[in-house]
Amino acid sequence: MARPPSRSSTAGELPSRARAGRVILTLEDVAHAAGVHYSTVSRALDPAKAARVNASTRAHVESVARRLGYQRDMVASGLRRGRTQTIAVIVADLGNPFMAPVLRSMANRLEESGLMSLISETQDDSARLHRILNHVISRRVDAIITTAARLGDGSTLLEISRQGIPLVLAVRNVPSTRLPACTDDDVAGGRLAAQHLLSLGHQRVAQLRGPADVSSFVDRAWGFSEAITAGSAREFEVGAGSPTLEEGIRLMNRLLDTARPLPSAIFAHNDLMALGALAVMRERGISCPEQISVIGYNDSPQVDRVQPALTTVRQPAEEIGRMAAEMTVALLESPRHPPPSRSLRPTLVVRESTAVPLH
Amino acid sequence: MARPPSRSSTAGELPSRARAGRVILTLEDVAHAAGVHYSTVSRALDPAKAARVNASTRAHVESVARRLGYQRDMVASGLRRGRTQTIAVIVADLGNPFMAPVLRSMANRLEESGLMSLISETQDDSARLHRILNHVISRRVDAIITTAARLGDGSTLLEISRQGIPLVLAVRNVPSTRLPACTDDDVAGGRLAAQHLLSLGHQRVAQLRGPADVSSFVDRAWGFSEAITAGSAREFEVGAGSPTLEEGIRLMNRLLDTARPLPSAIFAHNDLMALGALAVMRERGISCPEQISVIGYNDSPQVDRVQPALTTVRQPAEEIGRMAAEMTVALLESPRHPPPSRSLRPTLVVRESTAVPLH
DNA sequence: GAAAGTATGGCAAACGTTTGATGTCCGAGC
DNA sequence: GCTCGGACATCAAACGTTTGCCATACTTTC
Repeated sequence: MARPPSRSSTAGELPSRARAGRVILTLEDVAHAAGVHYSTVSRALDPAKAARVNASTRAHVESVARRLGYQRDMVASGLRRGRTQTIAVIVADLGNPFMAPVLRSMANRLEESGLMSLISETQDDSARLHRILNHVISRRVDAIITTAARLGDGSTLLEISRQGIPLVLAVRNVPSTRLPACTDDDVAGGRLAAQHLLSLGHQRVAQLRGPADVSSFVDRAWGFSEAITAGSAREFEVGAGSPTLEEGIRLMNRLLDTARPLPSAIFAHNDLMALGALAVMRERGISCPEQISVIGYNDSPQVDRVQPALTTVRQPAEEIGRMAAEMTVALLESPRHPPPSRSLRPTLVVRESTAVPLH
Repeated sequence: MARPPSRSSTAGELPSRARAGRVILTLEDVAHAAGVHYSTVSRALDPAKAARVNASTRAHVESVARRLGYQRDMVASGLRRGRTQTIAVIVADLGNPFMAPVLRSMANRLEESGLMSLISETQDDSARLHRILNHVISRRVDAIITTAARLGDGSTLLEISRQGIPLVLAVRNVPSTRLPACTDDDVAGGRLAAQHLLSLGHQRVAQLRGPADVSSFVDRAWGFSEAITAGSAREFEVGAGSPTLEEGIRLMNRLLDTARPLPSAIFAHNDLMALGALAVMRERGISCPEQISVIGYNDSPQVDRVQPALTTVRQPAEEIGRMAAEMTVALLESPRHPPPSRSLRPTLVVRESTAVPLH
């Protein structure tokens, strides 16, 4: 299997090139060692092009490459191909335990297609979202998945999509954009929560609402209110806030300070807010579920560990993540035919924080 | 401010080029619109090189670039410069709530230096770690920060470092490598936990240990055992497991099944394991802290919300993240002088899950 | 007013890959 | 014996930046 030595155009004596202090092997080095032209190496190492090179040459090149420890430079490859094999994943809050399973299943699915995820966090700040979008676009990511979209971000997102960058929404939708989205059916989720409370006999309820410019919370509020009205119970208004523990505390305090008579049940728009409400109640000596029932949303990891264990609406987190990744892959394969949006069914998880009202 | 039109070498009629279905503006396009050479545009837009171009030209170019919406292609820039402005951040478990503040402060600090973080998760699996390392290296990240290092990964990490890729350890150290690391002082942390239990009067204790090949857990175990022995209390052995809720449950069950008499206090190597222990105790009708005290580690978000609120050792999460980022930046600036490792002081946070033993 | 700087902008060669176009070699078919 | 076609390998031109080196033109200095 002796091969004629190649005379590569500018090859020096050194087997490789040092750059920015680090040793970098190039196709040229492998080609030199294997005695073939570097374009042959490129083809031999690319599964899609492997047919264009003789099987024995290919085996030889592969073994040489492995021996030398060659690794293709994805930056150069990205420049040439116009594809970086990277998907930007933009989330609102990394501290929200609900995101972990979403991100994990998403990353796993993307990895199956040879894609890597570039995760960043907006901290639910639109300015930050803008910065991040510019950043990842200038990094030429192949697509963007965001779980941080607010309704007000519609025009920004549409413009990006119009630039030809595949964009998929997950968890939070922005219906006006008609972008492919994979979410939980939040209207149904709100309704589930309401029906559970109604069936227990609650007549006075309130919501701790998430931001009014995020689809999930709007939908939850809508589904809930609608069902509550249909059940002819009374709903107290207490306003909206960020979906964080702190805001849950603030809203719950305000509710307890202003609503008379007190509602007998609370629907918190996510588990963090529900935990905030529970903390306030404990502090004020109000018992849950005896005096006030609390129901959360997301079934985040560990909310079954708190006292009382939280009744909550479960979103299929893994499925949302996997599905969003799936849709992204589909969009990359045929950009002309965006996959249809999916909205997955939530389920009710009854634990200890909801019960029949006292009176 | 009229400028002579440039005759760019190969400029077509089109103001820009479409690629992979997306419109991409290049330096050439901006140069054409501004009537200068594209190398001038490059310099005008690079703050470091801006001195080499006339102030008015620069202003003009900048305004044209802004008007056109030009964004530098970081892929091409990365190829040419050999720097991608990207730092790989490798964590073991995204679901560990402790990581969120670490990652956030790290990302914020990196952003200050114009760097972006590429986050991935090993799920505490060494094979996966290898895959991820190869991935990010072939993406030519400028440096790697990992919080997922196991003691057995030493040689892999050293080899990467020897390839000239700046590598910083955070949270978990691998002392044999002498790589720059930013961790919590886990020996001190273990000691704090032990001394707290001793001071309450506990004489029979046990640890729910994390993996024996992770520095943090080895150190915690060591600091704890040493102090316990010095206090001449008795320690039960129950083995080690992954630092997850599930393993906490498994170990706690085993402990309760085998240890006689039962220990009066448990030191769980992280909060998730502590939560697992609490769950087992609730299930078995063992009260905390009355019958058994439990102390955790990390002071993860929300462990003050569980019942009973968890006594724990607090690691300065934000500081670890920020400091690790800081060290990385320093390492990038002067690769010859790696910054010294730092180990930050943990503090004890006493809540409700520890108390004086019954007898 | 010539020589010697000093700004400023243009030129062109990289960076490492991918890939269409172009060989070259060989066997088969007439 | 010549052509044709197939199988491989090589050539060379991109991809969009950055940047050392020149070529101007404009200032300054004696």
